Amino acid sequence: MTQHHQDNQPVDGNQADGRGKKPRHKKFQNQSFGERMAAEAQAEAAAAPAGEVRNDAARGERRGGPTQYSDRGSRTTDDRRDNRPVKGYRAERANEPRTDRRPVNRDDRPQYNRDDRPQYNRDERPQYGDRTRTDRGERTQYGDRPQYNRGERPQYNRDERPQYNRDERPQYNRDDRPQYRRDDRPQFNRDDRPQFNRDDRARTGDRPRFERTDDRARDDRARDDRPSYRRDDRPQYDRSDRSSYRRDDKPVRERAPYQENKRDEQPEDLGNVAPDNQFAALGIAPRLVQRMARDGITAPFPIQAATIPDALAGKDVLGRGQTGSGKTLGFGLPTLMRLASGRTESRRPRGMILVPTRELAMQVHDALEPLAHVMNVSLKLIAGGLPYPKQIEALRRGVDLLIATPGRLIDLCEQGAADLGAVEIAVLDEADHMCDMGFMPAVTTLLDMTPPEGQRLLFSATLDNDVDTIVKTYLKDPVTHSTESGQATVTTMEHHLLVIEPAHKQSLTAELASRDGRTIVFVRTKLGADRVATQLRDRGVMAAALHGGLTQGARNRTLDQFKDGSVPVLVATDVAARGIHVDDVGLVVQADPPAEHKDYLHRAGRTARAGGKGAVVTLLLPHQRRGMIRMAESAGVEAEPVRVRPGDNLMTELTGGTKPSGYPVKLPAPKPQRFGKGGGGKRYGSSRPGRGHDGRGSSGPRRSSGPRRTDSNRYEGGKSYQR
DNA sequence: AAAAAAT
Repeated sequence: MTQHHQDNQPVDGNQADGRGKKPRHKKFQNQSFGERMAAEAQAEAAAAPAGEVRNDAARGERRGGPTQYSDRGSRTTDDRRDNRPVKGYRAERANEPRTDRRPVNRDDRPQYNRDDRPQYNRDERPQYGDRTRTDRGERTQYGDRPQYNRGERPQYNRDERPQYNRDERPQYNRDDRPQYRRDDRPQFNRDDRPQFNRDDRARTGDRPRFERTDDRARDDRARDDRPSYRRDDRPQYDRSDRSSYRRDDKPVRERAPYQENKRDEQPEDLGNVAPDNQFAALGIAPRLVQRMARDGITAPFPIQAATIPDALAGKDVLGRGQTGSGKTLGFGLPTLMRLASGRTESRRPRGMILVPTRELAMQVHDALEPLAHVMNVSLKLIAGGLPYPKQIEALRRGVDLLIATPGRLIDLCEQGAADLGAVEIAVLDEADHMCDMGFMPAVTTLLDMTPPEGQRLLFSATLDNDVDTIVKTYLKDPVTHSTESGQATVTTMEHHLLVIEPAHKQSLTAELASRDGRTIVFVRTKLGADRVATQLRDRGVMAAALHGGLTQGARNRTLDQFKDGSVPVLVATDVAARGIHVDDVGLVVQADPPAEHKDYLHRAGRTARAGGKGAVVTLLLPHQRRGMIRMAESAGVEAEPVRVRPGDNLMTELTGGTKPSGYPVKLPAPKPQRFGKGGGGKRYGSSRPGRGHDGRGSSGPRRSSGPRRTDSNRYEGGKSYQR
């Protein structure tokens, strides 16, 4: 304690090691010497009626005790303080008979000498003062310090440290960021800012093409997530103070209530929509039809044609369709139609779309957003890895439709930020995945929170055992629609099962991935994704890893780079197996065979989308051959395992003859960092604060090169035998 | 068995 306080004192020159008492004495004397002297003089006059004269000789005589005691006593007091009167306890004792004083002295003085001084030096000032061994002058001195220590220094600590933190951190950030920018800006200014602008526009155009022609007013867009996300997020992130947005009295952006928009005043002019538009025939609102027609969506996919009428009729629908078959619109349009009328209360959304991964949530959100807009339906992406504030605020403002991953939505419900009691229509996308063991509890939890009489739509590429449980529990008289699995996908998709030698796995993977066009390489584990991506880059193939162990910012960035073509090869775990839609993925390489036939179908579904062509190549180690054959049968895939070595004709055929350069490549530089974080430029948010120091980890170009070179031999060696 | 999903 004592030492601690000492350390916090202002240091003056004499106190080099902080231990010496002299500076402290000096300090006290400097501060209060005059006062203390005056006070003592007064006290002396008042409290020393006897007016005893004190000097050594007189005291010795008066006490008359044996020198060993009396002298010690007097030494500790009067020798230091010449001619001070003895008062209080000592004064009484001074007048007592000598015999009375002796036992006291025998007990106390040795204790004083042995114990007190050391104790005083360390921590024991209160005891020292309590015993009142000393005379008044010494007591006041020592009494002062504890008081000072107790009262002043704690206060000093409380006040100072917060102040220190507030001042210091901004200073740190200010110092740090300029340094960071100084290094990076020259690089970014030349290369990345132009790239960034181009990329950004390309991206926004990419996902929802319609946004460009969106009829939403500019200022509406300005009020949209992107700018305000950045403005809001950074302060909140820095403060790490959630109370600010939890508070209800926090000013909300001015915005008319959603339901008061002039929904009925919008022109019903269908513009260039053909009179025989099939969506209109299905009962889709003219505004939606028009909006989709603007994007060239005029003919419903089979799954849409099958499910939309029933869904519009309010029935529970069980939809089965291959990924890429248009399920999103299949449930999205009826959902929007339903939510277009009615009123949403604060925190009580009326629609909920559950999806298994964040990427999928973003994708669905982007696909539905322009359509929701023309219907004046508000929607909000509720997913992990994104900042809470905007999600909570949107809920409080009242949002019609949530597109959510289960974890975050449950979290928000537990916080009281969301109440699913008003959900009229609940959608489960990728239901078979949502019914996996790990997801099941979350899904049932959420569905349990919705009113049982609400409409439920369940969409999935595969409908099997697990889904049944959900269907039986939560769907009433569901209408099942299966678009035939045998449609477009199979005819435009080739399947190859390559039996390879373990030592060739790495080079064959690189050979396959070095082809022109986008390629997804699936691996079994996160670590494997990092490792294979690194190996591919080492061999000259621009590849990036995507898996759930990356920060959300890294995930977004990697996906963006894959979409914009700067990274043509994505090495992914099964996080990307389902639902992720990227155009023109011409080849899916399964560097590790899937665990089960469903996974095979999902992975394969990443290619040959929307009627395009695609190939699925599965690399099999000899011992994986039999299992894969069984799996292919279950999946309805007709393919014979073929032994392949590097350079074989089949390889050339699959890759178009391109070979990896053999020269290591580096990932493209991250997008320019806005406000120093995340960097993705994706509107949803950029990071999940969980994996180490985010700023550092997600900004460097070595970002996804995860596993170390030393691991690379394991990929080709025996380590590949996983089953 | 892995991965995903909340901090």
